[in-house]
Amino acid sequence: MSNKTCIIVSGATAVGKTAYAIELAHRYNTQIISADSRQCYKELNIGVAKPTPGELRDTRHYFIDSHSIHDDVNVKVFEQYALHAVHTIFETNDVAIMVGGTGLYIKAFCEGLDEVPQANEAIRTKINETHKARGMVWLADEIKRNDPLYFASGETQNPQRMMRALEVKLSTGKSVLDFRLGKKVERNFEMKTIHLEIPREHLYERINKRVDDMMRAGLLKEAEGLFHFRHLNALRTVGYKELFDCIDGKISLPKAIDDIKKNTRHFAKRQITWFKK
RNA sequence: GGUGCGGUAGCUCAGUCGGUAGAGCAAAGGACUGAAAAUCCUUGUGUCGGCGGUUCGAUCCCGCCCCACACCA
Repeated sequence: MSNKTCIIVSGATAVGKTAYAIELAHRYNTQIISADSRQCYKELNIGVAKPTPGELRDTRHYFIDSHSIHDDVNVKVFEQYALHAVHTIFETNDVAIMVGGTGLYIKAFCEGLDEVPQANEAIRTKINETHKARGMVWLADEIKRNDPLYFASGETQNPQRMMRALEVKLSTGKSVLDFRLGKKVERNFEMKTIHLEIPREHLYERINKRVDDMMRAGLLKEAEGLFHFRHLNALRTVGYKELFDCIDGKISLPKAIDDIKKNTRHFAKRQITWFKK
């Protein structure tokens, strides 16, 4: 099966990955796997810059509209889904296309993830709730007490990572660090990467314009319809969270739009940093 | 035209009882293994509006000028 190849198209948001990938898919007469942590949700449309319905009809896309905002989607879920998808594509094609801006997802697809036992759901919930109630001081103390190794070497300011470390430790009795072997999995197909880049200034212009286009296309209305679900992780998404603040009366609409542009810029910058590696 | 209040980092402003200045935001750089469009870390030299004066020394005090805003004519 080593004659099979997955072409991976990466790049920051708004560089033009979607159009490029579709063109590639046409050239190879094949299908696309999206590597985007937000486009997989069927309830999210305008704000996540999905391919158009026409494009989706024209070229089969995996991991777009494949999940609900109520599902628990994460890297592991993506890795398994994407692996299954490439092999499905390889049944009828020699080439598959992957396109996306979620660096961690692409990495997991290419190199695999270290095996970590499933964390206990009750423990996870309890950690989240206690952190919410008692804050960072409590979290830091817990980490220090339960996993001094992580406390010494890891991030001591990052609640998300600390909670993850704590849930693994309390669920398995072992430190997350013990599971992080960092060994790369060999896939049974070839991979080629195409990284798309444009000058920063140009990218920022495209972002600003795209946000204005999204607003014109009715993003506010879409956000209003999702307002009830704003606590879900899937809705902690640039383009929605700012509008929720506006609907909540916390900020004005012009401010929300500026925030969306700014946060999209920040997001793009983080992607650029990631892909530099 | 008169009076008042301002002019300090890209923006909003703080401050120096006279010893050449610092916050937030923006911006830049970085990290990243089951929340990743998430989460977190690092980075602040700028004719302190201009020209003079006083002073060992002025961004700070004084004078004049320029600009912005407010009010009065």
